[in-house]
Amino acid sequence: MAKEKTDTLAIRISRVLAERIISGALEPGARLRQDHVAAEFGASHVPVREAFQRLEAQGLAISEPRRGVRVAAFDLREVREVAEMRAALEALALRQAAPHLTRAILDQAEDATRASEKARDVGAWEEANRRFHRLLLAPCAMPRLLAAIDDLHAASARFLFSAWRAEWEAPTEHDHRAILAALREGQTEAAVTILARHVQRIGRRPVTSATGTTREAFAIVG
Amino acid sequence: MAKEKTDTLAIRISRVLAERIISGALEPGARLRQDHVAAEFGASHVPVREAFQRLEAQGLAISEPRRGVRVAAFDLREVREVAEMRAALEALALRQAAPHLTRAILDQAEDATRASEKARDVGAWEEANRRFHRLLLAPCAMPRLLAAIDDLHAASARFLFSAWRAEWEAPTEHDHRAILAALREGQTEAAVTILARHVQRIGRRPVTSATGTTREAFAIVG
DNA sequence: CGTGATAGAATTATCTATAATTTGCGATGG
DNA sequence: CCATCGCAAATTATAGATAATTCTATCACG
Repeated sequence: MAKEKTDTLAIRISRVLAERIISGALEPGARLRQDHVAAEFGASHVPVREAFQRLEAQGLAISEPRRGVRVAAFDLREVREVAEMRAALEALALRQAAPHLTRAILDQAEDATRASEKARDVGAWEEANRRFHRLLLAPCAMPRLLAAIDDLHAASARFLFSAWRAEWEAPTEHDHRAILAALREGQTEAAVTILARHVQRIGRRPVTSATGTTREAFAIVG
Repeated sequence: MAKEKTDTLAIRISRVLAERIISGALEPGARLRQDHVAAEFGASHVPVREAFQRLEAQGLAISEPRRGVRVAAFDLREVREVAEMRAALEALALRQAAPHLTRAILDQAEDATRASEKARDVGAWEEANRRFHRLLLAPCAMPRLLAAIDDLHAASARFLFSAWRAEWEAPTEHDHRAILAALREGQTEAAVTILARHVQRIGRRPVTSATGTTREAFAIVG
């Protein structure tokens, strides 16, 4: 997470901008002007351009040739598209990873679940949730697949932050526990099915918090 | 397909380099040196750097932070990873596209199938095969998903060209016809299943041509 | 008087040219 | 024979020049 000295300037800039887009500090449709960003970072505009390209590859920005680059707009349809893609790819990853899951990994995943239930803000929850998914999927040893899933997680996080910027109450993670239980019993396909449905719920249906208040028509799942 | 005037220089360079990587003219692991490429195109190295980044986003090249960029190595494991990802994502796309498929589209897809069976070289076959898949999947109207599938197709094509550079004989497309038949009868799930298996076969098992000679241990499917 | 088009100016993206680090390799000395 | 220093090549960053687009203001025409 720390900005390593070995990273190129473009990479560091793109990370900062990505955070801003995900957190909502930069709103959808906002123009990213290279000179301004360059001035802010005390850099030249060439590394800024490369940072923009990285954002575009992640799907966080879109650039029209010679007309500049804007923060990618994302509506409910986009959210659902990302959810469906995550469901398809995470199911594949879990299926491949399952044979390599050890007891230790499952225990760590359980820790992550507990952490996400204790999270007091969206950022903490997102991090714990991400850790859970990554722990279970990483052993598939398919780097391209994992990279694609990471980008989709970023897009999902963006949606999360837009829905709950201030008030936040952690949900109880039934699905996570069910997935872990199935994996512990060696029922891979059951776990895969739960995971797929779990992820697909993003942006699908309303959810009521523990206090009984109904939130926006979005689901808090990851 | 023509180089449009509106495209940026970096985009045009990346297209040319992508073709070379896919066709095998640039071998896996080969170093891409920005000065040399810049000299070849009579350009400076900044647009070349941006072209490299695009290639990296497509998975055709990998760059190590201050050590240059190389053509992505791809072994059989990588090919299978791409095949699995394509199967998962194309299945999703077809499922979403099915309700919007018209008679006209299916007819065009059948034309594409015939064209691929008549193809006299790998390039022609690849193009026809790509057209078939794109026709059936595009109506899902999920731009991010389609872009991801396109990149995976490029990686697949790369593998195809590496296996059959010179001699080539078009296979008969049983799977394509079975998919079309199922779709015409409204049996979406059956079509999805065939498509998924069809794509997964890439890099999986040997194939014998019409002349009876056994090719390398790869399958010609797409 | 209002609407539309056009020319010019300002802004912005793109490209070139040049300078500054950094890596890798080779030679030299211990 | 190994380690360290130094040189060469390549990547990364900066600054300046070029080209394209957008905005604005003026003028013609209805």
